[in-house]
Amino acid sequence: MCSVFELLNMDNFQGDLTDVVRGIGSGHVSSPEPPEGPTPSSMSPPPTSDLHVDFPTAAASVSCLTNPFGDPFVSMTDPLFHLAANSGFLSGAGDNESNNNFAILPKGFEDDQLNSQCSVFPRIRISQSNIITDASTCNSPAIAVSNAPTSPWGMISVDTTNSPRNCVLVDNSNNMSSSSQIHQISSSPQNLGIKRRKSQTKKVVCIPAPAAMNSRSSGEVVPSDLWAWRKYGQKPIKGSPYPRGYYRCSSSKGCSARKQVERSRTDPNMLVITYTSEHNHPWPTQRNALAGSTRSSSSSSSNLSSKSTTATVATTTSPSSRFSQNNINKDEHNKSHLPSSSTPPPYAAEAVKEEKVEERHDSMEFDNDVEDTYRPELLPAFQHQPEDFFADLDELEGDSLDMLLNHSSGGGNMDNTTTIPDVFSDFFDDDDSSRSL
DNA sequence: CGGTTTTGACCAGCGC
DNA sequence: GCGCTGGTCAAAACCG
Repeated sequence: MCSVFELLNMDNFQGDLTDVVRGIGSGHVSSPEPPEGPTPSSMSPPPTSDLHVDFPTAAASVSCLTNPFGDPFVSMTDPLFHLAANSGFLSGAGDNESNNNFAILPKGFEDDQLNSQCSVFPRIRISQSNIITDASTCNSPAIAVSNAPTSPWGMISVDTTNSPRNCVLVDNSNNMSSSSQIHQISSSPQNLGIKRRKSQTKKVVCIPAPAAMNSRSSGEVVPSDLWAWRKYGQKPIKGSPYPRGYYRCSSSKGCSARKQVERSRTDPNMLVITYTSEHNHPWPTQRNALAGSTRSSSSSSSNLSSKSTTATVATTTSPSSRFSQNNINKDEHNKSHLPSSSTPPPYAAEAVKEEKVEERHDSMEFDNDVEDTYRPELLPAFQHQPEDFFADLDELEGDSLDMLLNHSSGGGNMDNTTTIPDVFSDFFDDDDSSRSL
């Protein structure tokens, strides 16, 4: 069976994520540069009607993801990703051999066709060949984007085939049919000038930006994951009205994991999070509540920009669950309080891109080393969801829920028949009655 | 007190 | 070599 992503094989992709996001934000490929300055928070999501990709109808071949690949981020099981998988926002598409990307399938689709195979978990499937990207000649692998009807969030997947890099924009906002429209995102030669430091592995996640949905357009908002991050810098990025925040993992002192958070230039609703290096410590079950949370609540309303960033970070952080070296290993204790394994984190990652960034050189060399491919560890992560994680969901209402509702009802021609409550009903139908939205 | 954010300064890579 | 730009450092301030 042929995956839709097999179609996404275009030549000579050059450009970085900016290009991809630009395509996302505009709803078109190769869209012109957006007007300078922050986009109004009321900016509607890209009209999905303009993007149309139909996923293969025979995704029944999709198998549960079981970490088939080595992954430099193996220790960095991304909660964002987990929710996506578990919630049905993400699911696999394509067969075992040809699919070079993962795709996000509409909820109904996956429920109908995938549940038989993946009753509870991961409906993500990533072929071994897709995630690795040698960015030596291209600042970004090709990316496919989808706006799943069940999710207001655009999805990005990565085309990192050994063939020329291409950015593709894919949307399945309509329904599953046989025709597809794949939007290729233009590459920007100037993006080749982006500085690369040494050799490092990166993983890029594109997620919705709550702030933009809440009229906080002036600052970036960092959706929470369960890692504890400490911001150590912020820089304005040339060509972008939005600054880039620099975070490093504070869960463990020796951890070299870092991430960069920046807002899409063209679609403020989207955040681009770039993970660098990997965590060298266990996946935390409790994060440091001080990771911005202390300031979020007391921040002056006049400074929502930077403060809102921390506020969002804190949304899933329980004030009572300060993460520290001392409680990193509280998993065992917390497990007894854990909701069902299907309980998702509050955010879904639309997409994850991982790229192997080498010293820049012009020859295209691709190392598909297994150890460099992405390997989501979905099940373990879910098993480690702390209970107070869901208590924090209450705090999410402000940003995330608004965001979701806005997305589903207002802008973007989203499938109105699919509501956010529907989406989350899947989350909470399981067995954790203590959760509430 | 120990954690965070903020922010200006500094450093390093790259192109000209 | 110089300038531009991105990434990091570190001091100050803030918070519970």
